[in-house]
Amino acid sequence: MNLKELSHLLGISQTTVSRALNGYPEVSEATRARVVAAAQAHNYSPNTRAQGLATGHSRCIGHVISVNDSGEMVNPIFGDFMAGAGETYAAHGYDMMMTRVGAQDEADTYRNLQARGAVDGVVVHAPRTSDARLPLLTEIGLPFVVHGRSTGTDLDYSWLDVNNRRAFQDAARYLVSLGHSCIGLINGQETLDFAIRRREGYVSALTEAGLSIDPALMVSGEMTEEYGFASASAMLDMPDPPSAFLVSSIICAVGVRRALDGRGLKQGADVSIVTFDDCLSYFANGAETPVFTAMQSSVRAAGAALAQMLIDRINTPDAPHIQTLWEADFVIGPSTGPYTKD
Amino acid sequence: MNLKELSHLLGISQTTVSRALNGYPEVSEATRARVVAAAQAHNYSPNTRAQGLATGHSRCIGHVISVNDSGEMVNPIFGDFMAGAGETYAAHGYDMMMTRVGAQDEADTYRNLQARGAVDGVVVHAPRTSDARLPLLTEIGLPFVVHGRSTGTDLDYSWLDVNNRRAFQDAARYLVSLGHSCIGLINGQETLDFAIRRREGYVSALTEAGLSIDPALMVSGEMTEEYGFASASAMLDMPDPPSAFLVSSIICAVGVRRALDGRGLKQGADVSIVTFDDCLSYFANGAETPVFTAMQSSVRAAGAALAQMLIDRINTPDAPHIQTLWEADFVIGPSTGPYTKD
DNA sequence: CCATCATGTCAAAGCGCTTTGGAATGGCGC
DNA sequence: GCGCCATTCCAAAGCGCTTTGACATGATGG
Repeated sequence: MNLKELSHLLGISQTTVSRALNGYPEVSEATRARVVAAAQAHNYSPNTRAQGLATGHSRCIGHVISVNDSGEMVNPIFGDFMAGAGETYAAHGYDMMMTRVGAQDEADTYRNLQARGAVDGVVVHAPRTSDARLPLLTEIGLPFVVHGRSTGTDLDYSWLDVNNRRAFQDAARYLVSLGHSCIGLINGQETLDFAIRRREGYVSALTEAGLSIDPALMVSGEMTEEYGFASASAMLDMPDPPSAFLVSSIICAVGVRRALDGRGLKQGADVSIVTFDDCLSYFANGAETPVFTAMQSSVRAAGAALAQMLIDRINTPDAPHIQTLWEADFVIGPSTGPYTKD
Repeated sequence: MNLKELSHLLGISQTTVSRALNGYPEVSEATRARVVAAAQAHNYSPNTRAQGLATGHSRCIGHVISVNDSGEMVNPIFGDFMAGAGETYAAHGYDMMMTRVGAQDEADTYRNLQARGAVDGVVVHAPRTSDARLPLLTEIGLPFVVHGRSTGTDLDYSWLDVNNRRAFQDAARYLVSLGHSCIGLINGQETLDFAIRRREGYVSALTEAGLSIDPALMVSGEMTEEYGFASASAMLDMPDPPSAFLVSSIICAVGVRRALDGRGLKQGADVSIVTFDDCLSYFANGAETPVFTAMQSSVRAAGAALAQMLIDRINTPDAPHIQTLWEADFVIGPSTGPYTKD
């Protein structure tokens, strides 16, 4: 069923049918009702491609997922982010497109997306320092919003980020206040902007407490469970093992916990763990009571908010850019406790 | 840059440019080379919507993610599945579209997708028994493949599934062979076909060993970490607690492990765990040596294979349907051991 | 009673591409 | 020199929609 058929069926011109369905005021309410009923009855929806051709918009948002250098990792937060964004898109009649790409083809992919007119805008994921995507997208004129931020650019752009520096600073201060002086940092990949900020927060808290910064206690990597396990294991086997860990993801934290278990160490008593928690739906930090002491911020909510920001940008491209900084919630769970070895 | 501009620029007709780029033989190689070079130089890619309008294909695959009844859960395997599928799509020049939908609007969403011509085909995720989507899609003529299977339909359709029944039967047999007679099943939602098959495998292994089936030892639910923890905790607090668990997801298994830890029980020694492992990239079952004894099958590989199946179906709609059954690998890790309480 | 105007409707152009049905061009044999 | 193919190219139609500009219609005011 297409417009022509439907209009023939109703004995009305295509113009009127189109206007009736798109809510234009030039159509009488009686006609509109007839048209809408007929459309529903015959399961008519305007052809997306034809509509897009005519309007010049695709009503589709792109998400380019760059496969990490380290191989074939899928960011665990991805599903929840998309769920949040998807809600917003659905509410505004936008489709959501995903493209997976190797890091070397990143620029081409964005160029292509825009040349083909496949999307009206994109969400930039996992920004790096001085991320090349921001000038690129600005240059080719593809609207975008950034999940996170990119230090080292003087471009004006829209972003939404969690105050990672503050979160890790506060968490480290908390551990210091419990008497810990040897704290391991199990960070995300420090090619990514957020991870750098987290380390800064950690370093600054330790520095202000007069503690020394030991490079051996700071690791950076893909935030898998195995990475958490391996990193924590290595640190715990050092001559002066840390009595606490600051961890970048709850998935890593599970690995850290496994490392403790393997050594008969009790978390909270022998070794403390504070983790960042993205509030993943399938890996909630406990139900009513938290499992880990954590800095938490819902990645799903971030997805929803960023989608809204992007749609707004597309609708009013000349509006000023919006920068949003969310503070993480700090919740205290049983995974932390006072330093006890003295 | 569009076709018209590019052809003017080259002093050639649009037809020839289009044919040159699409590899038609009517164009001399010299002309083709010129055209390709110019297209590259000016970053020309045919407009997706116009191309789609003209050809009648969208070169886009839809993934409809039904939000579970239980609320707002995102299936953790989703990211890895999409990563696998995305690889295949990219290789064939297909885009990948995602739609998130509440269970009640499912049928409308598929109908709409096809009426709008938004996608050339869809992947059906998380099939239920007698899943209504299969007759619906067949009726409206939207090509599809199923990740899993749906019992209770006499339709002929293409699917790829893991032999869940066999995997759980084998796993249960293995536990029985270790001397376990009281085995808890922490299953996925039994509205879903795969979970039913898993239970069947479990039941059949216990039955053939002459063990009784205790409904209190079988639970079904969304496979979160918390669910694994809560379910295992409840069973361990029973008067006759199980000495082993069969778990439907590695994420649940982490929750089960947490329940053991909380009770001072040693996994493998006091209580055994066997889990299904979808080989999630960020939650691998250990690096060289497994963490859990597990039945494993890569959901990412499934995504890649299903994407290929769907593309093939779209290209040759009259080809016979393909049914693929993968066997899970059984790996033995430290999470299982002989029954010791006697 | 005519000019004016709001209202509801329509025909046709155009969005950027593919593809059909010709039409030039040049090489070849006779 | 002529007819005949291959080769190479093109003009124009069509995909299904939106939107412009124009046109009936009936109501209104002078």
